[in-house]
Amino acid sequence: MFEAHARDVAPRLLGARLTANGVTLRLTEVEAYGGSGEDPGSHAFRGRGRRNATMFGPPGRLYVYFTYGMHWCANVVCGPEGEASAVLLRAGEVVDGLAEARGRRPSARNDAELARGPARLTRALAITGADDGADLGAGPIRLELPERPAIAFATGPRTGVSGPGGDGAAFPWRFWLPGEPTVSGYRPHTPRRRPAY
DNA sequence: GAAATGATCGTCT
DNA sequence: GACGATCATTTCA
Repeated sequence: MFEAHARDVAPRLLGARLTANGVTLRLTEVEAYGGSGEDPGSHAFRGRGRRNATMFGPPGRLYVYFTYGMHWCANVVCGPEGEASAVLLRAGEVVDGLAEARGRRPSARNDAELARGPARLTRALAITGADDGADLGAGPIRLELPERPAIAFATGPRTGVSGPGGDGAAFPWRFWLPGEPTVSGYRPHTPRRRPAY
């Protein structure tokens, strides 16, 4: 299953159940990233480094990285070992462990916001860098595929990917379940800060 | 409402 | 030394 390229695996993850630390999520939005040299927006584009080593390992593992000085994001490693494509888990609906998730996300105004957005998702599930490389088939963090793949899903440009030739529209590899209140939706990339004169 | 901004640090240049 | 696969909060209309 995870031997395929991330772009093919991603739509099949929609509706899957991800369980970690007492909370279970139904995935509603994911995003695919290509392998080394293939996709400028991918961490793997410039080859293997310290951070992305897990991407180059066997598929079916969790790749967790730290960003913006405070957030964790979780991916499922795909492709044959060495290809390093991966699927970013962007959003999901909490279907079990609601109380736990609410406790971890006090700022959420409603349950749909508990795991809407990649960093919120990891927070709701209490996933951190310590979980990088975890095997999703066995162990405390589990991913159960839907009995039947989602029939109706939407595709679009990726969010948050910027740079010359690396804009999100170059690879329309974002997949989501239409009509789900837990989908984070498209948000234009806002520059960190305009240089002061 | 929308938009700007601070938080905060590992990784790569 | 810059900046990011982001979020929460504040500011402005």
